[in-house]
Amino acid sequence: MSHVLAAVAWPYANGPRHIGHVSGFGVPSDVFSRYMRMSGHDVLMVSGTDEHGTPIQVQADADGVTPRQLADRYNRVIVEDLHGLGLSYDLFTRTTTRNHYAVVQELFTGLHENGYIVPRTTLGAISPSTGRTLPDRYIEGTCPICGYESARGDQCDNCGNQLDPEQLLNPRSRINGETPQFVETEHFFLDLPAFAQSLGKWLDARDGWRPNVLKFSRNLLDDLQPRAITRDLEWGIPIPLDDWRDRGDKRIYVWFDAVIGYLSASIEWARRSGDPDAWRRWWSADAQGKDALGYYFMGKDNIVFHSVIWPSLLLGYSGSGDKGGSPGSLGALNLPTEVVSSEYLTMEGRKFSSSRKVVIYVRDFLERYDADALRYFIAAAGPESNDTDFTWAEFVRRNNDELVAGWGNLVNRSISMAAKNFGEIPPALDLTPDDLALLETAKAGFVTVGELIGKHRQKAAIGEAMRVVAEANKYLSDQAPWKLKAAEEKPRMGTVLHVALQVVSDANTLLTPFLPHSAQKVHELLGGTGVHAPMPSIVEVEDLDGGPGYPVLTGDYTVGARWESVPLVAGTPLAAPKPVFRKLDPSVVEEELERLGS
RNA sequence: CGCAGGGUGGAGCAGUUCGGAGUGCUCGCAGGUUUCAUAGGCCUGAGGUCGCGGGUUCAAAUCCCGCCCCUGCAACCA
Repeated sequence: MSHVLAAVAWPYANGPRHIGHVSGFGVPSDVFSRYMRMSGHDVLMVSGTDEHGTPIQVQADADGVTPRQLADRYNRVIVEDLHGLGLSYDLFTRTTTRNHYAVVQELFTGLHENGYIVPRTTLGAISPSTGRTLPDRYIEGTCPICGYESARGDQCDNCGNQLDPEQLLNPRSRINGETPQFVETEHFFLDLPAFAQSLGKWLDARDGWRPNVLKFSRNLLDDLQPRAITRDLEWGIPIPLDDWRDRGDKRIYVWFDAVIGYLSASIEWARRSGDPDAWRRWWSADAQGKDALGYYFMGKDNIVFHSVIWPSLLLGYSGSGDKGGSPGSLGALNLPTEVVSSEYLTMEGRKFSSSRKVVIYVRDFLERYDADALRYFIAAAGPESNDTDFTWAEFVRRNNDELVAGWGNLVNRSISMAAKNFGEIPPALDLTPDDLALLETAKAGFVTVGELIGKHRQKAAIGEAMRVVAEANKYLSDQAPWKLKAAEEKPRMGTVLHVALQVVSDANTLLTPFLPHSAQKVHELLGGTGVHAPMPSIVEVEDLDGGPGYPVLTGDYTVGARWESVPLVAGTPLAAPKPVFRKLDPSVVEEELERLGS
C-alpha cells in the first residue's frame, strides 16, 4: 500500500466549465483515484477553484461585482458540476481560503529566505486608470509587420508573428480602450536558472511518463529565465515581506498561488480530518512520507507549471535547489512522481469557445444526459495522447452502440433471464471448460485493466474491460441458456446464468472507476446492498481561520468495492431489471448542433 | 524562425521504442443466424498505395533526409 496524492488541476473560476475542461483533468483523475483506492492504496485527491488573477478582476468589473463575489458564484457552479460528474475529491476547496493564503505566504517566505526569490525592476504595461498590470493578452493594436489592426499584445493573429506589446502601433487596452502605459515597476522574480541542475536531475530520474510530456519538460530546461511572480493588482494574495505586506497594489501572481493549492488543500483536508499533520504522509520528503506518490492531472497547456514551476517551488522551499538552503517550517517536500497531461478536446472540429457558443457546459450536459455516458465517452475516446474531437454524432454512437448495446444489454439480458426463470441467483453446478474459460477471462481482467489504469492508459483499460463484456455476450450466444428449459436441463441453465451473472459482477467492478453511478445500480440489480461506488457530497463549511464559509466537495471513500472478484451467493433474490443505461434518440444530434453557434 | 505532438480501411484508435507479409481494437456497412435482452446478441464478409516524395535494407507504418497539413507551446495568458 502506498500513499497516493491525486493532484488535480484547479479550474479557473471565471465561468462555468465545459466538457473539454473536465475531459483533461476531471475524469482521468477520478478514474485513477477510484482504481487506486479499490486496490487498497491510501489516496488523497485534492483540488479547488483558482480564483485570483486579472481575468477574474476584469470580469468582476464588467459585471459590476467584486472579484470575491464573482469567484463565489463560479466556485459554487463548478463544485456542482464536479459533484454531478461524481468526481471523488477528498477535498475540493478554493484559493480564497485563509488557510491557502497562509500556506502560499509560507512558501513565498521560505523561498525568499533561501534566496530563490529576488526583486527586479522591469518595464511593464499598466492600465493608467487603475494602475494594474495589463497582461499582453489584454493589449491590442496595429501590427507593425503586416498592418493588421487587431493584433494582440503577444502575437498577431493575422500574420502569426510574435510581438511585444511595446511594438504595437496605437496600442490600446481591450478592457476599456485606453492607451497602456509602459512603466518601470518593481516585482519579485523566481530565480528559475537556480534550479536548472536540480530540476534536470529530477527529470532524468522520471520514467513511465507520457513521452511527449517528458520531452517537452526537458526542453523547457534549456532556456530557464527568472520569472515574475508578483503583479500590480489588488486582487490576490499579499506579499509577505516587510514594506510589501500592506501595499494594496502588489499581489502574488495567480499561478504562483494556484499550484501551491495542492499543498494547502492537503493541509486543509488534514486539519478538517482531526489530524492536522496527516498531510505529511503524502508530502514529507522524510520518513513520514516514504511511500508517498504524487500524480498531477491537467491539460497540456499546464505542463510548464507542473514540470518546472511547481517542482522549483518545492525544491527551493525544501532547500534543495542549486543554491541550497534549508527547509521551511513545513519541512522538505516531495516532488511530483508523474505529471499526467492530457491533450485537448475540440468541439465539432473547432476549439471550444464560450463567446462563439461552440461549447457545451457540464451543467447543461448533465441536465440532458447521464454523467456516466459522458464519463464513458471521455474514457473511451478522450484526448489521452492526441487531440480529440467531440462530436454529438460520435457521442450518441458510443452511447448507443457500445455502452447500451454492449454492456447495458448484457446486464439486462442476463439478470432478466435469471429473474424470470429462477427469481434468484441460481447455483453453479458442474462447470464446463467453457464456463471456466469465461470466469478466467474476467479474473484476468483485474490484472490487465488495473495495470493499464496505473499506467494512465485509460482508453486501453476501458477497452479491455469492454472486451470481457463482449466475451460474456458471446458466451451467452454459445450456451443459449434460453433453450435449456426442459426440466432435466434446468440445472445447466442455472449454471450458465450463474456464470454469466458472476462475470457481469466482475465486469461491473472493472468498470466501476469509469462508470461509478451505473456500477452502483448494477450492484443493486445483482442483489447487492450497501455502497459499491462511493460518491462525493457538497458540504457547506466554515473557513478554518475565520474567513467566510464556502461549499466543498468531499466524501468517505473508505467504503465501496475492492478491486477483486466477489463470488455471488446462490439464492440471492433477483427482480426483473430496469435498464441502467438510456439509449439516445439520433435526433439529439441535430438538436445539439442547432444549439451551437455557427 | 524555434520546440513538442499528430496525420493508419467510411468514423475513432492501437501498432512505430528495438524493421519481419497491413496486423489489431471499438464502431459503421453488406450478408447470414438467433431471440433471453433496451432489435439486441452471435457468425461471416467487403473495404486501406499506413500524409507526400526520396533514401537505407533481402524486408519500412516502423530507421534516415526533405516537404505538406492539423494542434499545442514559445514563459509577466490562465
